[in-house]
Amino acid sequence: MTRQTLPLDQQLCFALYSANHVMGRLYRPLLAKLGLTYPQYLVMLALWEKDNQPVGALGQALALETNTLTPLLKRMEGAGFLTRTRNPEDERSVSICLSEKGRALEVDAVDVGLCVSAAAGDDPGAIDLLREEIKALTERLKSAS
Amino acid sequence: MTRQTLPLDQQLCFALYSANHVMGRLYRPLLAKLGLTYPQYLVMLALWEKDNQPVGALGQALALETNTLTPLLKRMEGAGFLTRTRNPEDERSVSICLSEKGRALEVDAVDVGLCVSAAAGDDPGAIDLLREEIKALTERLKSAS
DNA sequence: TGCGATTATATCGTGTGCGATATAAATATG
DNA sequence: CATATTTATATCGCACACGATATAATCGCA
Repeated sequence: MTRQTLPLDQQLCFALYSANHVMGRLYRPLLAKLGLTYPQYLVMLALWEKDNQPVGALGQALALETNTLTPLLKRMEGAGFLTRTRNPEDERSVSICLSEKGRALEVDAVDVGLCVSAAAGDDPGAIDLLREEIKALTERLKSAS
Repeated sequence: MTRQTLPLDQQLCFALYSANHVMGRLYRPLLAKLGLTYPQYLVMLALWEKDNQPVGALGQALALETNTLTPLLKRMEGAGFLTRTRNPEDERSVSICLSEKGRALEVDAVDVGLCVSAAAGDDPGAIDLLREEIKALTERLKSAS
């Protein structure tokens, strides 16, 4: 019987934790030039992919609760990247739409993506494969919790 | 020229972000029984691996700054898991040592690790491989930033 | 020896994240 | 058609995480 925990460098959870941190640190200075934080950038990616989504749909796409999204979206509205408007057909729902400034930002964001891809590795096929393996892991973990 | 960003499901950064989130959600209820948060659990793993480390060494092991660690360690000291003592030979340095309660907790933490391993997949070899690929990615990202 | 530079931690302000709870609008049900 | 339930957001409190700055101890060098 092992009654000892594994060291950090053998922990899958710590590998993910560290990778996510380093990714954040790589993105931070690049996104700062655009006036975005990393979670805000994820929101923008979701909106560039599909504009005009209610808060709940964004939360589903990003796996975030409204208690995180509401203040985040308010800050982004304040910065002029998007608008928050009550849906006239259902006053409970708030529609999130890109502003002109928010739409225009996508051009600059492409360069950020390229920069990170270059840092991730010189073999795009390997990166694609790794990403899909990580997504498969995520699904296994999700179904277990 | 593509002047469009990739959708979320093709973003490596979002795959890591999501995997890390789901991992955190899987750990949360398990660690709550031990009275630990996820970052606190990482500190405990580091201390079970090597007790009596200065704050800076823990920060290096976990890739965290003192501005994160100091309050976190104070909370853990308050909860009785560890002690913070100034090093008599260098009064600038604070030594972090496991308490008896902290040391004893490792036995219970083993079960948490087993539970998460089971959720991650039924092929330990594949998980080991994935972990090493993620660590290699982390190194590439780190050297780029 | 004295004092500027370096080192180890701590503090402050802002921005996520999340559990718990609140609020208001829409829907279901008797 | 009135009210209980459900649904969509919002608010609150606490715990990370980090950039910037502060503080105190130690070191280095004239």
